[in-house]
Amino acid sequence: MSEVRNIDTRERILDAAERLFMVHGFDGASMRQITGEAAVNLAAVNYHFGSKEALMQEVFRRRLDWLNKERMRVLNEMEEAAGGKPLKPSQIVDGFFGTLLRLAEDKRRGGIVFLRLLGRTLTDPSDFIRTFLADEYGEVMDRYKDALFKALPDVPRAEIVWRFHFMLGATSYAIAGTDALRLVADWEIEAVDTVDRLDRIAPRLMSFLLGGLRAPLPQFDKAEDGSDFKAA
Amino acid sequence: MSEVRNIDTRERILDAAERLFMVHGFDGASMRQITGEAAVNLAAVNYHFGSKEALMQEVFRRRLDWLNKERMRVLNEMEEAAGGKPLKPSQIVDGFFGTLLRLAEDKRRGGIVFLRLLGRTLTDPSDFIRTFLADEYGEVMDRYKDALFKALPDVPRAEIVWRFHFMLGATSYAIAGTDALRLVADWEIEAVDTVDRLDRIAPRLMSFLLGGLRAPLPQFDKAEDGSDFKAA
DNA sequence: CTAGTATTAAAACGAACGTATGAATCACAC
DNA sequence: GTGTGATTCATACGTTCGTTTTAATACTAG
Repeated sequence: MSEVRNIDTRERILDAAERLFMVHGFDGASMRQITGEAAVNLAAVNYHFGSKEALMQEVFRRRLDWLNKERMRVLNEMEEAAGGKPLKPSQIVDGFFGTLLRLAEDKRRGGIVFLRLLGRTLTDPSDFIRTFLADEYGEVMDRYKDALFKALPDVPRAEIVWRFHFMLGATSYAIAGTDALRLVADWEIEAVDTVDRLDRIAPRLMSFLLGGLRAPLPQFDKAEDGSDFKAA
Repeated sequence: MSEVRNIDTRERILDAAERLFMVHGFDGASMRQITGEAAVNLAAVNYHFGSKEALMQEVFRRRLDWLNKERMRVLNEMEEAAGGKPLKPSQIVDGFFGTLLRLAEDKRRGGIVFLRLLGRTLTDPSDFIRTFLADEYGEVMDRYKDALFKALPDVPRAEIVWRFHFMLGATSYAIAGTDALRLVADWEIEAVDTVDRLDRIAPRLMSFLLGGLRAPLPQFDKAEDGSDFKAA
């Protein structure tokens, strides 16, 4: 069995697909674009991966496998060091989102290209990829969620889950969008499109996320179980 | 000139397009689906709007015209009442994001369907729609940005712009995603898919946004001008 | 009622899509 | 060197896409 050729081909396809899915989305990036950029035959994708959907899944698996293992490793390490005591919210947020953002500088693991693809995909609820991500993410999410529950015992659990969701949104949007960014920026921010863009965002984003996570609870009507409250 | 017929047709097309763009995205929703759901002839879209892209723009213009005027009105009113003094950040955030979220209950103006379409589109940077939104949003953004500058004179302007961006992201994601939501929820949150979903989110989201906006600044290396700082 | 315009309708166009096929080419074991 | 399985290649298939065309119909002004 020839090892060298097909591995090269697979990697080239994955790289091209990653970039083109990031720029044009899943539907918008065609097989002919992808195989063209990868300089392989059109049929190579179906031969090596089976279908376009399977290719997309492999693009994610290649990166998320490492990312989620790293998140697990970091969390385990922190909890071990804490010796049973609750972690600080800032530690947990850094373990989850900081680990993600640090990917931006690690080109060997996809760098900013994969990060932007991930951000974009999280808001684009295509059925097959949503199912795939839920499977891929479920365990890690549960662990970090539990860590937050312990770290913030006074905050209703439902509230924490919502805020996790908001943090995910702010992060997705921030990393997805040089383009959407210009909507609100365009002024004031100089050199947003330089390569080190995310280096400059990351600390600001982390501050924002922590501020949101620790914000005062919304005003409730009855109890604090999150079941009913007054609209602002 | 016949008034009744074409207006009915146009509105039916816009309603169907709004819903289908929300569910499947711009590329994913086909003209045949749209005209089928609207119960009009396939050629009607090109006759009344010119093209699929022009239809998308009209879908947005129909709703954003009112929304942005309302945002302007609210801001003007608040600033008049303040008589030259800076507004409170919570007022500004409510004027911009609260006005948006209150759309969810106003079915006459698109309701949650348009809201979710907007959230989804903001993360999907298709060239023509990004340009269109930038034009449609520019003025309102400038006004609210200036209000925040006055309200937070000690915070570097670049920092405020970034945080505005993060707030947009958290909001887009929150309103776009029953589906992506399940990624982090799935547990704990009961009945997320009920109609009143956004009523329950809105106050929580507003608290989160304000917390993020008022979070401590990230740690800088040199000055506080936002030009250089240490990564977390 | 009639002329003229606005709208709807049915059908077809060319282009692009993801996928499948079968032959050609390659690498390697024997 | 020859045979065998893995990979690459050119090509074509069947669909679906957005748009256009041409004719029929509805409506209004005079």
